Amino acid sequence: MELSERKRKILQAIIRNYLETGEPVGSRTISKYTDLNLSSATIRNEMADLEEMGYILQPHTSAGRIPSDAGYRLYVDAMMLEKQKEVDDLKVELLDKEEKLDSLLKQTAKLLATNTNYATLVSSPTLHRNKLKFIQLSKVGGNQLLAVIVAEGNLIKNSILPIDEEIDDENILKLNILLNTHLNGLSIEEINLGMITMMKQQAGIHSDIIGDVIDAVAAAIHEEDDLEIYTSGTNNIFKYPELSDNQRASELITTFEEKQLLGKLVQDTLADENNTGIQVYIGNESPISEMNDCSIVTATYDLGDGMKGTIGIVGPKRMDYDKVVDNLKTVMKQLDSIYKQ
Amino acid sequence: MELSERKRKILQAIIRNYLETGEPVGSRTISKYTDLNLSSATIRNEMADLEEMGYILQPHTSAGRIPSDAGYRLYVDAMMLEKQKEVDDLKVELLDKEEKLDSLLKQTAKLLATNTNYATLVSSPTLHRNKLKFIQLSKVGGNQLLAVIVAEGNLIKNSILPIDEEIDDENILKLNILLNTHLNGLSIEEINLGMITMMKQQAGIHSDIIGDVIDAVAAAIHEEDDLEIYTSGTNNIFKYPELSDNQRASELITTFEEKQLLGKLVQDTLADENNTGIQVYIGNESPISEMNDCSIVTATYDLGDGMKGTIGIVGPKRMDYDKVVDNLKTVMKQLDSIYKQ
DNA sequence: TATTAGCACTCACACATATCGAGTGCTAAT
DNA sequence: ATTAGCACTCGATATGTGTGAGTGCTAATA
Repeated sequence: MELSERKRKILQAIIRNYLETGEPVGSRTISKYTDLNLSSATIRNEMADLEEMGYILQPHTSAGRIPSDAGYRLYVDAMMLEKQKEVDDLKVELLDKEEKLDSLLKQTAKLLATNTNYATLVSSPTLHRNKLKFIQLSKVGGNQLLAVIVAEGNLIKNSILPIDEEIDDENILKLNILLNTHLNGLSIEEINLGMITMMKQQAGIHSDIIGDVIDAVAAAIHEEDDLEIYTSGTNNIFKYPELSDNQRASELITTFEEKQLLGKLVQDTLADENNTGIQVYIGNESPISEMNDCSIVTATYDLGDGMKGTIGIVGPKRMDYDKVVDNLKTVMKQLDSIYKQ
Repeated sequence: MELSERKRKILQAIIRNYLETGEPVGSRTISKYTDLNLSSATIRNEMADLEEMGYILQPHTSAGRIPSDAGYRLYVDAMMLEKQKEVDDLKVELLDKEEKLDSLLKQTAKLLATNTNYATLVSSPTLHRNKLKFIQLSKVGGNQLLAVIVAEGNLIKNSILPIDEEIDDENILKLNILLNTHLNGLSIEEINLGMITMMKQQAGIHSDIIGDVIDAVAAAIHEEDDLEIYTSGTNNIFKYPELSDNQRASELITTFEEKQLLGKLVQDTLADENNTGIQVYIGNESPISEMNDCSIVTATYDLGDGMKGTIGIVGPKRMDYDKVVDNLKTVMKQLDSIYKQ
C-alpha cells in the first residue's frame, strides 16, 4: 500500500498527540486536531490502513492507536531531515567553565537532565587514541615507583609499580629520558612489543630490574582504564508511567548504576563515524536490551586533541525528540566554545 | 510502666516475626510463636501496654501490630550487645585482591549488595588527614605545569597548573626540592598560610612566577577533592514494597545517584570516633532526611596509613540487622587481612 | 489476682456486578 | 470518496457483599 500524503499527516498527528498525552489517540481527536477537515469515520478508515502497514497499533480492541517503533522511526527521520537546515538557537542555560574536565561533564549531564526531564549519561574521553605527551617515573617509598603518564588533552594516568630491587636516582633519570624519547608523540595503540624490546636493548640489559620497570610501564599504559560514565536524572524515569512499574524501573536503575553496561552504547555511538553527530535508537534498535522500552538519543562530542566522548539521553519512546535534539545541539555548541578558549 | 521480662519477650517475638513477613503481627500468632504458653487474650493485653509505651503501633484499628522506631531501637541495641561477645565466622565469599583500591571498594559494595539484598555504599578514603609523601612538578607543554601530589597510603592527586610565564628546568628542580623538603611528612591540615609565605621567602622572591606556582600548589593540595562514593544494589529497594512506591523510590534513587548527599552520612560516621565500629540509624535517626523510611547500618574501615572510609547498608526498617552486622564484620575482617599482606 | 474464653465489633481486601464512555468496524446513504 | 449512524467491545470506575484476621472488653475461671 502507498503512504499517501494524507496518511502521512494523520500519522504525524497521531504521534504528536501521543507524545504529549501518552494516551492512545482516537479518530475523533484527529478529526479535530488536524486541518484536514475529515470526519472521524474517514480517519478511522485511514487508521485501519496505517495499522495494516505497521505504523500504529491498538493496545486493545476498543482503544485508540499508539505509534509503533516503525511509526516513530518515520517521524524521527523526517524530523532529523528538517533539523539539518535549521540552525536553532535554543535558550539553554550556559555551562560554567570548569577547570576540571570531569566536573564539566558531570555538569553537562545534570544540565541536560533537568532541561529535558529524561535520564542522561556522559562518558569521559579515553586516552586510547591520544598521543603520549609525557611520562615520568619517581621513587615513592623504598620499593615502589610512581609512573605518571600524560596524554594529549591532559589526560593523566597514575600507576604505582612495585619493584623488587632498589633503583638509584641516576637510573631513574636514565629511564625517564629513555621512555620519553622513544614514546612521546606515539598513540597508545602504536606502542607494541617491538617498541618495548627495542627500548630494553637500548637500556643495555645490564640489570633485570630496568627491564621489569619498562614492562610495568608498558602494562600501565595499556591497562584498560575503565571508561568513566557520569549519569544524572535517573529518577526522571518515574515521570513516565510506561517505564516506572517496578520490574522495568528496577532494570533501568540497575543499568544506570552498573555503568559498564552503558559502555556498549558509548562504543556503538563512537564507532559510527559517518553520522552527522546525532543518533536515535528507538525501542529494539537499542544496543542495550534492558532499554528496549526506551528511546535513546546520543551525540558524540569532540573537544579536540582526540578527546571524544558520548552524551546520551534516555527516555520513553514517546520522548520529545525535537526538544532533545535541540538541547543536545546547543550543549555541543557550548562545549565546543568552552574548549576553544 | 515497667518493661517486664515477659513484655520484652513478646516485643522481641513481634519484631522477629515482622522482620520476616513484613506484615502486621497479631496476638494469635505470638501466642503460638513463643514458648510462653499464653493465650491470645493475654497477649492482647500485653500488646496494648506495649503500644501505650510506644514500642509498637497499629497501622489501623483491626490490624496486628508493627514495631515503632523505638521498638526497633530496643531490639537493635540488645542485639548489638549480644554481638559484642560473639566472634561469628560467617561464610561470605572472599574479596579478591585487587591492585587498585577503587576496584577493591567497588567490589566490596557489590559483594555486600548481593549478599544482603540491600543497597550499599562505600566511600573512598580522603587524604585530608594523611601525610604528604611526595610532590613533583613537571612541565607539560609550554604554559602548563603538572603537579603530582602523593600522600601516605599512595593516594595520588594530579593537578594541571596554568602559568603565565615560562619557567626553566633549573627553577623547576629548585621548586621541587623546596616543596619536598618543607612539606613532606606534614598532613594537609598542617599546611597553612605561614608555611607558604615562609617557602616563598626562602625561594627568594626574585620572580613573581615562583610565588605564583607555590600558591597554585598549595591550592591544589587543599582543593576539596570530592569524596568518591561507590554504590551498588540500588535496585534492591524494589524488593521491599514499603520503599518502592514511586514517590519514595524516586527520592531514594536520586539520593544514591547524587552521591554528595551521601557525604553527610559518611562524615557523620567518621566523626563518631568512640564507636565499636558499627552504627545503626533507624528511621528518623538518619542524617539524611530522604532516608527516613529506611534503616542504615554503617561501619568505618581502616586500611592503615590514615586510609579510613565508610561502608553503609541501606534497607527498609525491617531489615535483617543480624545478617547485615555479620556481613559487615566479616567484610571488615577481610579488608583488614588484605591490607596486612 | 492473673489468665482466659467468648463475643461483638472493625476494617482492609478480595470479589462480583453494574455502569459508563471512549473508541472501534461496518453498512448504507450522500 | 466521504460521512452519518449504529451496534459492539472493553478498560476504567464505582458499588455492594462477604470474608477473615484482628481487636477490646467483659465475665468466668484457676
